[in-house]
This record gives sequence, C-alpha cells and structure tokens, in this order.
Amino acid sequence: MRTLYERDDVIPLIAEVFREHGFEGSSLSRITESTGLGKGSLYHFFPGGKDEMARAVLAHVDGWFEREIYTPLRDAAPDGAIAQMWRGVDDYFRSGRRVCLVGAFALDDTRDRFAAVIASYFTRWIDALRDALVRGGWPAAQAADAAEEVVAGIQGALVLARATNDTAVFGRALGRFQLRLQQRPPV
Amino acid sequence: MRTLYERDDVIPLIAEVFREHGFEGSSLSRITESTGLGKGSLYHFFPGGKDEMARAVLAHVDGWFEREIYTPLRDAAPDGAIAQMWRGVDDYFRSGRRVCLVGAFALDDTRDRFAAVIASYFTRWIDALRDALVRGGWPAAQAADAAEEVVAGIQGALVLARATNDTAVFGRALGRFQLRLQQRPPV
DNA sequence: ATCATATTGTACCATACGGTACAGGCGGTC
DNA sequence: GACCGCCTGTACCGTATGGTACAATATGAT
Repeated sequence: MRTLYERDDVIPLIAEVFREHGFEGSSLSRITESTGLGKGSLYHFFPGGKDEMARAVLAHVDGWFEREIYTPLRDAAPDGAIAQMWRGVDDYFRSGRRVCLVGAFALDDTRDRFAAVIASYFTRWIDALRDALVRGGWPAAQAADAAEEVVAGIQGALVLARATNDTAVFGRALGRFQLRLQQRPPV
Repeated sequence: MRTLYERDDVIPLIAEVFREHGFEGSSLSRITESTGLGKGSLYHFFPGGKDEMARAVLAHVDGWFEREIYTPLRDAAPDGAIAQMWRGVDDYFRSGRRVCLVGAFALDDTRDRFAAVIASYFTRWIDALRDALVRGGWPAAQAADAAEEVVAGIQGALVLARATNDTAVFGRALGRFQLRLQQRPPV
C-alpha cells in the first residue's frame, strides 16, 4: 500500500485553496491546514514553494481542460464535442458554484507571474472551439467571433454568479450560448 | 490654499492599488507608496484601516457607475442612455486596459467582506439596463436576458483581455453587444 | 534484518504585515 | 503672536508571512 498523499493527490486540494483565496491570500498555513501536510512535506513535493505549487495547480487545471474539452473540440465530431463542452464546463464549475482559477489569477498582478500559461489556457480554448464551429459549417470569421464570445461569456457568468451569489446566472448563460451555437451564425 | 490631499483626492489612487493587486495583495506599504501618504495620514482619513479604504473605494466606483450609467439608463431616453453606457464603459475600463475592481473582489473570499456592495453593483446595473430596453420596446423576458448577458459579457471580456494581454478583445465584445441591442430581440 | 531512500514534524529565520501611539508641524482664526 | 485643530512622520507592537535546516521517522527493496 502506498502513502496516503502523493504529490498528485495533493494538487487538487491546493487548487481549491488558490481558487477560494487567490494567490496572495493563499498562505502556507492555509495550505498546510487544508492538505493536512506540514511544511516539510509541502516543500519536499514543491521545492519552489508557493510559486511551484501554483504552477502545478495551473498545469493540473490546464491538463483537465486540454483532455476533456480542447482535444475533443479539435479532433472529434463538432456537435458531440461541443455538447461535451457544455457538460464538462457545467460539471467543472459546479454549475456556477465554483470559480475559474485561471480567470481569477488573470485579474490581479498574479497574471504577470504566470502570463504564458494563463494566456495559453484561453487562446487554446477559443481556437479549439472556433475550429469545431468551422468544421460544423460556420464561416471562419463568425466562428472566431462566436468562440471568443462564448469563452468570455463563461468567465463573465462565473464572476456574476459569485458576485450576486446566484448560481442560476451561470446556467442561464450556458443555455443561451448553447442555443446560439446551434443556430446558423447571424449576419 | 488647501492641503494637497484631501480624503477624496486619495481614493482614486488607492483604488488603482486595489485594482492591480487585489485586496490581499494591497499592503499598506504599497498604498503609502502610491499615495505618498504615511500611515499616520492614512489612518487619520480611514480609521478603519484597509477595510475602510476598500469600502471607500467601492463606494467611489459605485457612485461613478450610478451617476454615469445607471441613472441615465433608468431615467433618460433609452437609446441615448445605452449609447452613453457604451461610451462610459469603454472610457472607464480604458478600452480593456483596466480591470473591474468589483469583479476582481467578487472572485476570491474578499467577496464575503463586501458582499452587499458587490451584489448591488451588478444587480442595479442589470436592472437599469433591462428597464431601458423595456422602455425601448423589448419584451420584459428578453430584456432581462439581454441585460444579464451584456453585463456578464463585459466582465468576461475584461478577464479575457487581461488574460491574453490583448485589449482588442474588449472592443470587439462591446461592438457585438452594441449591435445586438440595436436589433429586435431574437426569438 | 539491513539499509538506502522517501517522507515528515519541529524549530527556527528574517522580513513584512496591519495596526497603534503620539509628539510635533502646519494651517487658519482671533 | 497665541491658540487650536487638522494633519503627518516616526517609532513601535504583536503576529503571520514564505522559506530553510535538519533530525527523526516511515517505507520499500534486498
């Protein structure tokens, strides 16, 4: 039997701390508390400290989206991949009860620390969705526009849901976009 | 001649600190640095410390939006008020170079500290825009839907613009919404 | 059973944090 | 010029911060 906590097991726990408190607000004491790991273990797994923890968390999130959302959008049948995107996103963000770590990091000066990862997370999402739309018959320009709007809209809905403490906002936003992507693009 | 800094003069400076670093990241030393005021003066103006500074900043932002955006949306001719909203928002957020303080506070646990102010900022915006649309001839349900989508979309565009370091995203989002609000609501 | 390695708890470090105390400086007013 | 009240700089407080050092413990392979 292996140890209770390997490095990979602890990353989702750290992710939740960063998600709730932001980078600056996530003190090591908070992280030790919610992982049950002392500083010793933490710095054994992440010799680079908080910075490396955040980097691992971002890579973990990025990997999930790449696997569950982006790759299907690029490679699978467009309709199915887009349907899976709605499902995946709704699941991942717990129907609006959860916030986007990458989006949160993007807003303050934490962005500068992880600029490349953060930018890539969003541009790859937009590009993959655009590709799926194009393969689904959308003209390139409208596809790019719609993809950008959907990804931005999801972020905005998460902000709004949390700000107003009304998770229904998120579901309504997803529903609107779902409907719009099913129709032909507007002139 | 009066002193260089009155309380009101310093609020926009503090606002910029909170905007760039978030609540947790805005240390008093950063605030003293970018205001030029020592702790003595700062605590003279804001006896409640950081909490009161943030509250003053939020009230300042809220006041600006109430005056420049919400009130016109509620009271003035809908078309003109909405046009002014696009102008005002583009100015305020410096065409995507600036981030929304209230949105940033909403994402981490800073929200819990200022929950009422944050929620009200967004709900009042949505409600005012919905009213303007209704007065402009939109059916109530579609107006509410569109208003929510626009306010969320603006937040999302700000996140995306900063995340990808591409301010053009913001302009494109505003353009899309502007166009859509000019048309009749979709079925 | 031995042993190297992986993991952990504890104590400690310098620094930065938010906040307080307070003595003085400065401006106006009489 | 004396006075008063607003403003400010400085020194200081206890605590928490991110990070390090290291001895002690567990673990797995032989």
